[in-house]
Amino acid sequence: MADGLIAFPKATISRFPLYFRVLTDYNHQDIALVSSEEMAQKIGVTSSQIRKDFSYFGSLGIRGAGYDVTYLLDMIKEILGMDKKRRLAVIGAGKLGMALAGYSGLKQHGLEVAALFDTDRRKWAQGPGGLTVFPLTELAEQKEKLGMEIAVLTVPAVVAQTVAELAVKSEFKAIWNFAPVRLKVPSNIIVQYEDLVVGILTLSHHLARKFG
Amino acid sequence: MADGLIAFPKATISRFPLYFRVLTDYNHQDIALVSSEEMAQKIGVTSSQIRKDFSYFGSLGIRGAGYDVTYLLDMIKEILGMDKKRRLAVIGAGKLGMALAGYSGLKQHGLEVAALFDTDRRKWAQGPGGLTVFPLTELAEQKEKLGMEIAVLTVPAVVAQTVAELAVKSEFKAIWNFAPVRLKVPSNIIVQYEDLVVGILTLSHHLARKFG
DNA sequence: ATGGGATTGTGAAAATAATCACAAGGGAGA
DNA sequence: TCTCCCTTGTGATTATTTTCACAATCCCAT
Repeated sequence: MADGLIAFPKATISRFPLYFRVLTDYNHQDIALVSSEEMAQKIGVTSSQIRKDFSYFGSLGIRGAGYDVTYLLDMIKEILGMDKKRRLAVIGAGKLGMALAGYSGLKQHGLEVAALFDTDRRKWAQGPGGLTVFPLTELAEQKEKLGMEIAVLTVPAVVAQTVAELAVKSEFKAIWNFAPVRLKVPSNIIVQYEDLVVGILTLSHHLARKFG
Repeated sequence: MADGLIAFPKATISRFPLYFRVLTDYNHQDIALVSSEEMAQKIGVTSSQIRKDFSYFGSLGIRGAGYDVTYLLDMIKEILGMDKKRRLAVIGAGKLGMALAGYSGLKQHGLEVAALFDTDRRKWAQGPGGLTVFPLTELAEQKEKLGMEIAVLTVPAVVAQTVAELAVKSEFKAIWNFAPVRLKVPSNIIVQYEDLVVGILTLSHHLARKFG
């Protein structure tokens, strides 16, 4: 159970960020114990699903009482790799890239945008908050200097593949890709796709079916 | 099969935006026919999954040949409700709200940000591209005037619920929620959650498991 | 026309995920 | 300590999703 090499259901992993968030809330409110049912209400899932999810990682709760907020939070931080800070390189200093760079939600989760990169020389500058936009050619160099591990792709779709290859060559271990393109990269590179259009089109579909 | 009231697998619906995109590509390249296998390669799913997905909507393909790009595209547009243009109200004119307002990917899919709203009077102004930031108090009024249907919530988490209630009162039919909060709204309101942190934390988890 | 090669469409099987239901504890008060 | 109540943890069940495998059938070259 405390193995560390077994694979957990993907669906379970995708819910842990939600658990993290709600537990952080309880922590701020100085609530020490919380039941699966209470969390379930707040997150919008079933309580048995929460218990099942946690059970993959051992017996984290206290029967009859609930879960110790602090303990569970530490556990989830470890599961999500949040015990270690990660630094991000945002490639593409457009509106989305800038928005991400200034997004406080990242820092709250131990993720820090350390620098931005762009090919457009008009964007090269020291931004507000000490954040710098570097020429894309300096990617590898700055990666070492600033200790970045994750490349965030906020570039146009047409150049995404090329930029991804540059990131791989620069020895980034993971890519968070906002470009609506499937990337061809070596299998040891972790790629997470983020596609805003999928969400809104799903909504549009429901809207069309419901109201026409 | 051509019923129109049966429910399709959620997982299927979530892939249609991908199909739409790849087909748009083929269309631009003036490719008339495409096989499920070829699409599969490009999208990163299996060809049988594509065929199964399409089969819920009837026999859209041509055996031995593939799928007619134009025909399939029209079909998908209808399925996704893209045959009708939708107008969005972005509530919260922060960085993310601004980035979304200027995001060309939306317009390409028949979705248009018609106006922004904010409580901060310093943001009230005619923005570039003729886009205006209105006081949030004018939400209901401008909704009617501009014919907006979808409220996009790019506000801080603490006020998300309040703003959602305002949107419901203003008779928005759907909410695209970027705030990391579960909204309590009447069940006839369609809510689509978009949570950027889930993606990056999932990535962080994989990173932690793979490299420590 | 006819046959060969290709690709769809789809039941059936397998894999994955969610839900159920309840025994196993644990806490708290008498 | 004992008892009652509460909530966890988890096998079993059900639902959903993906994959498999191949018959159906359409295109095209001859």
